[in-house]
Amino acid sequence: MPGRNGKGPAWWRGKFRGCGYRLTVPRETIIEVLSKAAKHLSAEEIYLAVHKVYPAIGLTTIYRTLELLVQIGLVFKFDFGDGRARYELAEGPKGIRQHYHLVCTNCGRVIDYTDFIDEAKEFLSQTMKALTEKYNFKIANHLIQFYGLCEKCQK
Amino acid sequence: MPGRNGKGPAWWRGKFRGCGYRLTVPRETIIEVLSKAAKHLSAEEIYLAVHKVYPAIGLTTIYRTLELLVQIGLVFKFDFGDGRARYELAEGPKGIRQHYHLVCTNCGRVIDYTDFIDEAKEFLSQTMKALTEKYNFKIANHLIQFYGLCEKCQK
DNA sequence: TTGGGAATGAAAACCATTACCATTTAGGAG
DNA sequence: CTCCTAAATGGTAATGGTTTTCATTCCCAA
Repeated sequence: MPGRNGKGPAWWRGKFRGCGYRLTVPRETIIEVLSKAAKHLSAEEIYLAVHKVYPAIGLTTIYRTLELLVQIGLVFKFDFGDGRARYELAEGPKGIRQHYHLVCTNCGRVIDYTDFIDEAKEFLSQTMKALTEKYNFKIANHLIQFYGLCEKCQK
Repeated sequence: MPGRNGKGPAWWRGKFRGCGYRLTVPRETIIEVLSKAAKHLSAEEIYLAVHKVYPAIGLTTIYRTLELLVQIGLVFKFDFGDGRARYELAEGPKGIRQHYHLVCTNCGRVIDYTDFIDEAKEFLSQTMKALTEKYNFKIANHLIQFYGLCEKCQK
């Protein structure tokens, strides 16, 4: 099961070489951090995590690498409206990660839900097919967010 | 048909008074601009539009008012990842506006689609009901975005 | 091993948004 | 209608996440 431990020939290396990008310690470490993170991290959180392993890292490199990873399609970039972007691996061991969120418009809390996805699948596949045809738009990913008040903020 | 012209007793005034907020020229003008805009505008675009009618307007007031309108639920705030937020009236003459987008990850173009919404309705109502129950989350609005490459950027 | 372009990191620049504060204004009380 | 007071405004300065600049370092193909 390649890519599960830190040493094996990671599944994403081919993507780098294929695009002509170099494999460097900062880049590997950033992907390592992202793959171990359960949730969407901010640039600063990634910086701090990488810094523990590779103290020479610069914040600039974090941003540059993330931009590159987003470009390649390895990473997904979110914006929940709190002024800082969040990043998450687009792919995981179980395939494409899903991005379904409940966003509290009062406190900013974000709940990732993974339920009710089967119901979404059919609707999504139909809609994507139709949109692709009508707008000639090549869909690579999608995002569904519900906004409202979380349990605490309803009081 | 109240609220269609600039003088009639606009449909949103009650919302202001009810919350204890004052009716001012800047606020009225900002809502006016938003209601005439077909699409999501950035703060600066709103500023420029208001400035034509009310040159004394300050950018600070634009931001403050938009924040208020978002709070009240009159306006919806988007973030497409280009570093500036976009704003759009949450309600329109035809009721709640829908927020379904195709976002090009290459050029940043945003396509609003209004097709295939009926198919979404059933799925959404079911999912919202289930999410509301499971997470005790009071859903007020939702957003569906598909990311990919637009027609031009596929070449 | 070596050459050269890609990648890096520190510091400065950038820019949308927010905070500060003195002034003006809406709108209810009298 | 006039006063009064808290709310609202707007110019300016500050904030803070992100990007640019540029000299230095590093990957890697030959």
